[in-house]
Amino acid sequence: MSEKFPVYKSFDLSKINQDVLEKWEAENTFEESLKSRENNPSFVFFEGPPSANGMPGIHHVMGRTIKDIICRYKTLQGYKVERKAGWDTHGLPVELGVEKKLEITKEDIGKKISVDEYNAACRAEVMKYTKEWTDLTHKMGYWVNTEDPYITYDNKYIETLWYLLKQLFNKDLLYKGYTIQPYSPAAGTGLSTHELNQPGCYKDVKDTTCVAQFSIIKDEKSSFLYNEEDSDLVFIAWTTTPWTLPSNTALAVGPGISYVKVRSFNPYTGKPATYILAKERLSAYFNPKAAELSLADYNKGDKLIPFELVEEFKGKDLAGIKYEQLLPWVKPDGKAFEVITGDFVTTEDGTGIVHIAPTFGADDNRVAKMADIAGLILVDKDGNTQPMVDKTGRFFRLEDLDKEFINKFIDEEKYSEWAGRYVKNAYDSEANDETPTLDVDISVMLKLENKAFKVEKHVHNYPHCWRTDKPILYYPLDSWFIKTTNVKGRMMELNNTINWKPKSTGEGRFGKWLENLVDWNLSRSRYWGTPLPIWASEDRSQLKCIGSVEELMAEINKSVEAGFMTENPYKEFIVGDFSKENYEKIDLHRPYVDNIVLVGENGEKLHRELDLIDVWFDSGAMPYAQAHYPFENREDIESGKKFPADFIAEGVDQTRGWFFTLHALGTMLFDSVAFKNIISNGLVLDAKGNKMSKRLGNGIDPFGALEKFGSDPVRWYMATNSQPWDNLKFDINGVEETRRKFFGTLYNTYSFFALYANIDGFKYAEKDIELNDRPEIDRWILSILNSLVLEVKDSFEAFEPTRAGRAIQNFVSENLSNWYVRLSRKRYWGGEYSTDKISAYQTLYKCLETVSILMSPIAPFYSDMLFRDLNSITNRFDDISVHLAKFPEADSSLIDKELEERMDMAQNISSMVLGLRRKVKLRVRQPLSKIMIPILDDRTEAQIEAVRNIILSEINVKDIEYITDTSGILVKRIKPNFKTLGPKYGKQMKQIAAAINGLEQNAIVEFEKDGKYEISVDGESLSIDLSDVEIISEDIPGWLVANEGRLTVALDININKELKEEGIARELINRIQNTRKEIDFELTDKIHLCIGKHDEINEAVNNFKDYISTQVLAQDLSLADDLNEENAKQIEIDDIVTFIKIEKA
RNA sequence: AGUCCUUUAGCUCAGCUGGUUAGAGCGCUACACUGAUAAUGUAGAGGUCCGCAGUUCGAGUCUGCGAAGGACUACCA
Repeated sequence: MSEKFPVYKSFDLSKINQDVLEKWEAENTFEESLKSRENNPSFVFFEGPPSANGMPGIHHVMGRTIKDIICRYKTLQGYKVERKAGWDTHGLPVELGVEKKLEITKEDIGKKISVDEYNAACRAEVMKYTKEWTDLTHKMGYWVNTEDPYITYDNKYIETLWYLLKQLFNKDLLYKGYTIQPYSPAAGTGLSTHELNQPGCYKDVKDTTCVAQFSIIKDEKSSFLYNEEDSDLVFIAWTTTPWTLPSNTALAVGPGISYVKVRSFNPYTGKPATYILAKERLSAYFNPKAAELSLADYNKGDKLIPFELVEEFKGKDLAGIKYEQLLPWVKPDGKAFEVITGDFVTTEDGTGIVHIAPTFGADDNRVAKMADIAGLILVDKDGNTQPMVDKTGRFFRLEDLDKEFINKFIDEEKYSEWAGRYVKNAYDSEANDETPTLDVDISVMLKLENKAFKVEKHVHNYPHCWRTDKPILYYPLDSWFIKTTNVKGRMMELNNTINWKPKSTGEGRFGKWLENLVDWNLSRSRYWGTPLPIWASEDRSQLKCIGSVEELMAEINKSVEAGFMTENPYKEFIVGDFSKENYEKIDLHRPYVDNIVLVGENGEKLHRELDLIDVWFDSGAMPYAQAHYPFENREDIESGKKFPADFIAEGVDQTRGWFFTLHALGTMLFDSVAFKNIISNGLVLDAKGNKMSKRLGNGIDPFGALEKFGSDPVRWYMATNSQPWDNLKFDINGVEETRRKFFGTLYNTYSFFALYANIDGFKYAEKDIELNDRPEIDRWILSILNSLVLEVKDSFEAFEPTRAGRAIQNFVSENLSNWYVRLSRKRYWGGEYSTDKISAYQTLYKCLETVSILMSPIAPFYSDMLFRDLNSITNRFDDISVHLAKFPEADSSLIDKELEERMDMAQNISSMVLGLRRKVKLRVRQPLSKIMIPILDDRTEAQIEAVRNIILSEINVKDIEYITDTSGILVKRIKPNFKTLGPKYGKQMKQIAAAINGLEQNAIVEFEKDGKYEISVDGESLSIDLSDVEIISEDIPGWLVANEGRLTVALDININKELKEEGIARELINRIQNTRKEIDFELTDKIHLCIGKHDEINEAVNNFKDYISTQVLAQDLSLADDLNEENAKQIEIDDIVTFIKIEKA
């Protein structure tokens, strides 16, 4: 092993990244970090499964950085932190990818391609980018076990899901219902509410909307509406989906809403009509400017259409009135075309009369059922009842319908023109931008038939399928639900015990979502997913839910006995053998499970419900399924060793996704939270604050960024630039800045240390120098360092890595590099290997060592190299990697707040004096005799006195003089202390402040002497004491003065002969050092020095001969007059020109 | 339409429980330093703290009403 601290020619974090990775691999560092904590308490972490059928993006680096930081920190704290990777493998994205690749549609499955082949294709497709993901994981230093990941399509995984589903089934939390649901014709499946809650699903779309006229039928019920002057009497109702108008079977009004009858004209046909609509909506449809016009003066085409208000009714008076079917294509089977009342009707938009199509709206369906109104139902050729739109999103074609039904209910002439039309062009693969939409065509037809009152484009927010990006339909479907509403209260209670970062996501976004919880729609009518393990008899009187392969085997055997199945397809499977091989003998996917027929209690055949389950169930069940619970690891889950999680983290977009399903299943199955602490991180935006998207091409390639900078700066930038939950505006320049500002500075500090430590052979072999024997500045940085350890620990404990990173960064660049090292430089070079020098080395070493551990969760690569480089020489740690080390304990006895405060003062004073020097153009190399500081109390003087030497050497001044006299030399300034005065005097503050500010010099002096002062405000005399004001000495007339806050400093700028000479000596040293360096002398090379004679410097050289010699390591120094360009180097000091000659001794 | 978040210097962000001169880094300009040197330091310019109203002696900070951007929710005709 080398004897010297390694120093590098260039500082290349990308290279370091690779080198450290190789070390980790060779040394199995990750495994070691677990093994070394084997018997320690565990910190449970759940990894949310990404889907490997898409490339990872820069935002994944963000999320994983946060996870990794916390897990690494907890490891440092001694916890065993197991991290099992996972893959989300089922579901729509995969299927759609396969369909695109094979150029098939859902309809082709089972025809052009077998389900078996199709699933095989899915299985291959889903792991498409596994390599890239693993590569990214590896390169960014995200420690997670990718060797043995959980995979949701795995039979063992599915078996746990079945077990859990059976638990829910037994608890009566699983039911089947026929409801109107979001349905994606493009994807061919219903969607759950949390799928609609994926980001970007709701989009603004411009649709053609239509206000249709429904002609009222005059009968007993409606007669009260009529009087002789009325023309055609119609209801008007608005819809944003005109294609649902043929399915209209009712109109809804608000029972308490006021409606009016208005005589006017149809704007398109000019025909007179009498309209009924909500009173509040009148002005939206009838221009108030036309109110004064007479009906008689109206001509067709007039811009302003006159109208006349006739009567007013309540909504409930209108209930039961009948109207003519708007589009009599299909006759409904049952009561229809009646006005009903609905509490959901508002007058916010539309006409206050709502068009009801029970087959295409959830509300519609509900109120229609209550009022016993039929929906518009067709019967297909298989004899099933259907809504007017088929599953591909078009009006049913006649050939797909039942012949008898057509004869009985359909007006073939009218309907045939529309049959087969897609209700949205998005579903029609042959449609283009020119293709007229069904909405438009229907609206135009209604216009021509005098049935449309207003047709216009309208922008509204409409949900889209999260994968196909096409609009969804609300569509009647038969689905299995989980009764999450049953446990709503408990979920809310448990949620209150979760530590959310940020809090508002938990309380607001998630909490509010729970308040409005609806049942979880579990069904998906697809092929690639976890099959629902429920078998039902034909009449559905018998249901059997299977909870394990063992159980399924037993049931199959019964079925074989009963003769329903010829043989058991899973007969190779050995019950109780949990080996991988055994589970690979079977496949629990479709179509295999579909072929299984079971036996009911009364010997009837049971067939599997064809549905798959929502993939979010897969991921929400991962805490249990990854452990193959309860078949294996039962104890670990139930004892709390592997459940619930102490910590999870994902994007805030998972609030209603993974976070919800985890929480729901935890609550329902174990009456427990699934996670105790959670960070939900925000989005990663581009530098301008726009969302990154493929379309805009503004995405950042994570591989490129990691390759170029190494992952440390990327991770550090992400962690420190903004809080995880705020959106991050990712600016690659920021990464570069982080590299330079933080890592560059840290490396510089290390290499400074290494440079001198190597010269002196420092190996931390000596015992620690006693604190009392260390100089002020060492004690100061140690105090700050220990404060830092506390702060970093608190921040990590609070799941706030941003705070931790910022604190470390500030310490390194401000305290350590800019102040400690800069001021201590001289202690390292030259001179004896004294106690002071050892103290300097030990102190700096300790800082670097501690920082390497503190920063390691965020920047795992460079920190490890720094740690190893340091430790390789000193062997202070047995651990070969920083990631195996223990988090440092803060030593509070080293924290000295007074010391920190006075160092602060030293910095202020120095900076003020340097400012003054600049003002009068006196360079720092020119020594000055003294500064003067007015002192208000003894404590301040003692504080400054303690850092006296630091100040003096920093500003190159010989002495500090304290001025305490009150004789009037000092000009004082007095300021009111609002904090103490405010509460005492309240409203009188303004006048008091004015009075105090107005005090004369002598009054201030008097005040200071007496300790109190009487001022009069509003004729009232008030006594103010010293604590109510702040007095500072602001100026010393005749001196060069600066002040900042309470500190005032004066600088004596008189230069006597000796100072002048010393200044010259310093200038000479500077030139000589520069020259030494120019000619590449080693730091330790001794020299012979010769300086050209010059009247202005001769005396200085002679008087400061020793000083100069020591500084530049000259063995001898002489003045000569035979130096010239030929044999020496010309130098200039202001306007003095002379020569120096340097030779190696 | 509702809920939540954000809004402070050209840019990225601090600013604790209200206290009177609002900070840092980057960038820009100028200067200094020069054995940490492909570093470093110091200073300057640059702010109606999104707007309005209120509470208060005092508001970047608290309250209300708005605005802009973002996320999320909704059965919305």
